[in-house]
Parts: sequence; structure tokens; C-alpha cells
Amino acid sequence: MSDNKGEVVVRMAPSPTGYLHVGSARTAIFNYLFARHHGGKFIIRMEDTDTERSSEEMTTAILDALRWLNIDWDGEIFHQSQRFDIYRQYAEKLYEMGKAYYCYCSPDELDAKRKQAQAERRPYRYDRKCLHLTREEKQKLDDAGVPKALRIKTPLEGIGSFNDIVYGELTRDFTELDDWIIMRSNRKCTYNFSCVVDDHLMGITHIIRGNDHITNTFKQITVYNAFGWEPPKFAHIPLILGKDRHKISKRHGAVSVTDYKKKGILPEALFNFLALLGWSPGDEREIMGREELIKAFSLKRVSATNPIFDSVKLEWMNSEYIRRMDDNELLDKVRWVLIDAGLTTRLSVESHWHYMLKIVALMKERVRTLNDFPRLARFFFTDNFDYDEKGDKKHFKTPEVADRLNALRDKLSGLNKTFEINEIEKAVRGLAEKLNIKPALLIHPTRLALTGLTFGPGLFELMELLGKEKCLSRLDRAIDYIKNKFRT
RNA sequence: GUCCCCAUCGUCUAGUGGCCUAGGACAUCGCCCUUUCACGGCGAAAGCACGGGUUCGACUCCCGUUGGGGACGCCA
Repeated sequence: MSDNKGEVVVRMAPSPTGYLHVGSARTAIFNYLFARHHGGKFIIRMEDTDTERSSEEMTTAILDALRWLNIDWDGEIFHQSQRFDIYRQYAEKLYEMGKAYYCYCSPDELDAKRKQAQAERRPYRYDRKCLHLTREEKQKLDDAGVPKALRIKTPLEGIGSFNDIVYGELTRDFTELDDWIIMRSNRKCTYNFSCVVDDHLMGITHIIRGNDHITNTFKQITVYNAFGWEPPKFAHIPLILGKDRHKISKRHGAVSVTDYKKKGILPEALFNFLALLGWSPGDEREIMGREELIKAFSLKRVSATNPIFDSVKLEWMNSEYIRRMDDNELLDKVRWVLIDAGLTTRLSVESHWHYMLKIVALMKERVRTLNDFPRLARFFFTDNFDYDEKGDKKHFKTPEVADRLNALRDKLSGLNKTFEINEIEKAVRGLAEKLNIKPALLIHPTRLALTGLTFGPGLFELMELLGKEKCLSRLDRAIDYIKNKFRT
């Protein structure tokens, strides 16, 4: 298992107790980028030992999110829930080595001690009561069937330290560490212990994880030391904070990768954005593709400060990706959003692919997320829209507007052979000249009549795409509407 | 409460003692382009938390203060 001499092996170890949130996704990205940069391996290990909270669905959901982000991993996925025996074996080995001891204290008892320590303003440390039990006392407790957990012996004094790739030398007084439990009374090992056993067995060379694990690292190092194993290198990466500057969590609204997918964010954009949270290439590049990121990535350039997740910038980056994306590829994604919005059907998209492509090309410049398409391009799919309220007041102001639109209608219906952009523009501008008004006075009401909106793509290209029939009928509708409005 | 960590524009960041009159990006605000919106172009406003040192010289090094974050489970 650990035959990867000289090679980089990293891992991502999510616990399947919820959807993949952006913090874990970012950890995955850093690990992935690091592995690919060095031509090493990226392993996934499901930390599903908490059988109460873990679920199969979440495992699937996390993997799906990773696939969506186009993050691939090496080898089979490990499940800690299938490795309880291994951990137990190692825990018992430690006991036999005299580096661990059984503790019979009840959770209530421990809880009380912990509270007392806090009240007395001193750090809590297990008092080693059970370490000093005599053989007879232990026997008695065992006979009585009192549950026992296994604790690791941590040095009573001295300084523990390790060299973190991001934070540099990190130290902690051993008196701050206690003889923590490595195996529960139900004989299942705890996270900090199983984690070390796995990382060692799997030949992990670099552990890249959130800086909320720094305390765990000190604990885990005592396990490496107890076994005489060489610890891997550690890189604790800054934590992503929400707008309120707290560790990002559910109460920040959209936090899972799936949430952003639903919001119409492109995976490439999210990947790029997350890679730049706490890391930068050192030059002024921002829009960077996967290969470019792999090439540039280095743990040494990871920042030590916790960044705040700025969804506005994410959306900007997303708009950049949408704009640069190939039309066919984009339409392939946009169609589902359009179908979901009830604006079209699968069949219709397929039979009108070429036409749809034109719509996408026209809209992609003014859209930030995929979800903007149904909102801003609605008029291409249905006649069923209202006039924008402000636009109505501004552009359908007088009965005269109806007359102008009527004149335009007549002129357009005269365009028999072709209904294409140049002809349309000529017609509109020509009419404006004839009526001796500024073209804008004709253009704005027309746009409102045809789209219900006061903004959007260029009017003439829009009209060409809409086609003559629709333009005429919508002008008619607007003319009626305006006349109705001013009827006394 | 205890321990650890962090500190450059509102936000993401560049910056490793003189290149800084602190650079870029998002957001904001002008102007230009223009039928609108968006794009694009040009420009503005906006920051080294504070106080001590060290040094000929500190955004950069040290100490303190303040502020922020994280960890303190028979959860992971």
C-alpha cells in the first residue's frame, strides 16, 4: 500500500455527513492541483466511521460534486467504515507497547472534570486516574462490566512542534495535550487515531487540510511518534469565511457545490475561483484554466490568512467563462435551464439547435449565470410577457407612440423578400427620419413591444432572430395596449 | 475560560528592507463607445490596524496593544 517511494501522495478525507461544501471543495482542489503538479497520486478516503451521521447518499453526493468539478482521483475509494479491524489492531498494539492504557471513567465524570477545569481557568487535561489503577482494581471493574476506552499516553511536559508548509514552525506545550481517547468503549477507534493509521498505511506524503485541524495535527503527531513512524509533511490551508467572518457553514446560505450548480455557476468558474481563494500564482493572472492552474500551483504560495467568500466576484468570473465558452458547449448546458423554466422542451431544442445557437450567441455577453438565460431571453420563447412597468411609463407615454408603432408595422410588413438585420435597420431609421424624430424614440418603444424589456441585445439583430411574424403580432399587441391605455 | 494562528483598498490579492508616490482584480463612481443593457476603452475614489523598537532606511524584521479567526468530544 505504501510503495510510492519518492512520489507525492495526497488525499482528501471527507466525512459523508452532508453535501460537499465549498470549503471541502477548495481543500480537494488544492490537493488535486498539488498532486497533478507533481505527477503524484490523489486519493479519496471516506471518513464514515460515525455511522450515526454518515450516509450512502452523502457519499454519492460528494463524489458527484467532485465529478461535476471535473476533479478525478486515483485508485479505489477507501471507506473507513470497512477498516475498523485494522485500526483496532493498531490500537491494541499500542496498548501492548505500553503506550496506551484503558480508562474506565464515565462520560459524565469526564464532563464534570472538564467543566471544573474551565471554572478554575486552567487547560483541561485528563488526570490519568485510570493509569494508576492497580491490577486488582482493573480486574474488579472488568468483572463488573464497566465500559473502558483506550487512551494514548502523551508526554507530560516538553514542547511539540512541526514545520508547516504554510505556517512555518508551529509549536505547542505538551501540557496542553491530554491522554486523548484512541479507541472508544465500543472498540471503534476515533478520528485522530484512524486518520494516522490510514495516512501511514496509504503512504500519504503531504497532508493538505484546513487550518482548523492544527490542534489535531499535534495530537496525531504523538501517534506517529508512539509507533516510530515518520510523519508526512503538513500544509494547513486558511479557512474560507462567510460574509460575517465566521467559518463558512449552512447558515451562510449557498455553501454546497450543488447550490452553486443550481445557481447557474459553471464548474470551471467555481474551480478557478476556489483555487484563487488563499492561493495566487504570484503574477496578475486570474482567469486560469485547469492546466494552467496545475502548472502554476505551489503550496509555498498559499496564504496564511482566512479569505472571505465573495460570491459577487464568483459571478463575475462565471460571466467570463460563459462569454469564452463555445456556443455549442454553452447551449448544451443552457438548454436544461430553459427546459426547467418551462420555456422549451427537449425535443424543440434538438430540432431548433441552429436557431437556439443564435440566441445563446446573442445573450452570452450580457449574462452572469446560466440562470440569467430564462429571465433575459424569455421573449424568444413565449408571447406571454408583461411590459416592464418603468418602461411602460417611459416609452408608452402618449397615444402618438401607437401611431408610430403602427407606421413601423406597416413598413415592416412591406419587407417582403428579406427580413434581415440591414433591411430592418434601414426601415426603422428611415421611418424615424420621415417622422422627423430621433431613432431612439422609435427604437425604445419597439424593444418594449417586442421583448417587454427596456434592455437587451441590439434591436435589429433581435428582430431578425424573432422573425417577421412575431414582430408584427407583438407590435399589434402593443398598439392595442397603448390605445386602450389612452381611451377615454 | 485555556491554547494556537492571522492582520495590505469594502472583498480577493501582489509585495520578502531601499524598485512603493503600495501594483492587479471584483464591486463602486465618472467619461467614451452606443438604440438600451452588457462588453470594451479611459479615469477616479479606496488600503499597509495602532504603539514602541531594530536599521542610514521599514508594508516588509522584533515586541506589545487592538481586532479577527480557529481548536478545545468515547464527532469527523
